Amino acid sequence: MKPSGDAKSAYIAVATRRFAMDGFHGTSLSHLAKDAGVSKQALLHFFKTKEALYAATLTALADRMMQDLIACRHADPAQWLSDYFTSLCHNAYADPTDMRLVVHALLDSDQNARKWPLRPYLDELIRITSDTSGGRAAEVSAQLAWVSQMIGMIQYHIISVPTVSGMYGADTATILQEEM
Amino acid sequence: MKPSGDAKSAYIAVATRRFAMDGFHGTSLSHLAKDAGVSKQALLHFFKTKEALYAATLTALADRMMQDLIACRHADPAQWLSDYFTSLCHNAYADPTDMRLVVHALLDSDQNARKWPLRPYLDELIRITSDTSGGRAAEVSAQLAWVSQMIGMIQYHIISVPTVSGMYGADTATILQEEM
DNA sequence: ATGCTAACTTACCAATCGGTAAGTGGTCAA
DNA sequence: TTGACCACTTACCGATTGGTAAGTTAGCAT
Repeated sequence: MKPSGDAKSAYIAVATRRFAMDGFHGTSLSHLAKDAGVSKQALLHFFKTKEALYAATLTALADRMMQDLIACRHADPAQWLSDYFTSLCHNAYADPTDMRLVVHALLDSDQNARKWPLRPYLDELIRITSDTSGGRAAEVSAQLAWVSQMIGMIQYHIISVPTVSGMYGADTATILQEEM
Repeated sequence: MKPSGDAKSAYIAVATRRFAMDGFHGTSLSHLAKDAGVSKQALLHFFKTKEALYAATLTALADRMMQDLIACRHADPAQWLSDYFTSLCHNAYADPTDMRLVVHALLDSDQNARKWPLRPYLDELIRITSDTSGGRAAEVSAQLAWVSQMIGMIQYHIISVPTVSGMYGADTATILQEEM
């Protein structure tokens, strides 16, 4: 039997890149199929609808981010956070795909019932953050605010790099990077 | 003669809302026409293509933001900036349309030649910022970085409100607002 | 050999896409 | 009155959309 999981995750990888670039509505099954070098029905064989493929893409993204987070595990929670955000910045600059995908997903999250797959990742980040504040029982919302702003800073910066580079020159954009 | 400018700007207003909600690819001329209560060819009469309508929408957005900025004019540049960002936050919460439109536009800005209409607005913000640093000749890129992060913080926060509300409850989201 | 299943393919579908062509009705200057 | 012009409509177009139906091909257990 052919290794089914391989093909499936290969399709998800292709979809991740496309969805991150063009968003859900800007991506068609035909394009995805062409990117993957198969017919679009090959995709529909594994994912019943385009929405399902998109959902799988977001789930894979969430897994990836959670893995990166626990890969930076450190006894000192403050160090853990510091290491993680440093690594996140670095990765985001090397490949903005995931950050773009998150922002696209945020914008697409209309009132629909699609649950947010990054919830566990966010929860874990909040838990670590709350550990840094020692014994103080700070409110969860304050930590959520902090975490959300850190991630937001990075993600917003990444998605604005092409525009800013086009306006002020590529060198300016790289300077923005250092200030992180 | 019927007031042509009125209809045109009414169409832009409709398009602004739709493009902000669903993005360029997620919005169709038919939907826009239905929202405006006319046939889609009424739109194509004023804007030759969907792209042109989108461009007009972004131009109108840029004008609006520039107007809001100069409306907060103050002798003290620091106070000016403070007033403006406070007002921007307030407006963004009352109506997230414009902030969503900006983020969508950022994501859509693939390598294409569509010039970024918010450039004068950004330049003006940078100019004011540089005035706050007294005689010091800080580099433009440093001010760009600061300005871009302030705007980014607000915009990212706005677009994540629906998701965060859905996850942690609407009350948590409003708490995030106060920390601004 | 046979049958089953997984991983595809070609062929096709109605619906919708952005956009063109050719009017229609009203307002205006002459 | 006429005729030009403007805002807008109906009718239509080929291309593409997401998705269905019906095979086809390969590997594997029996």
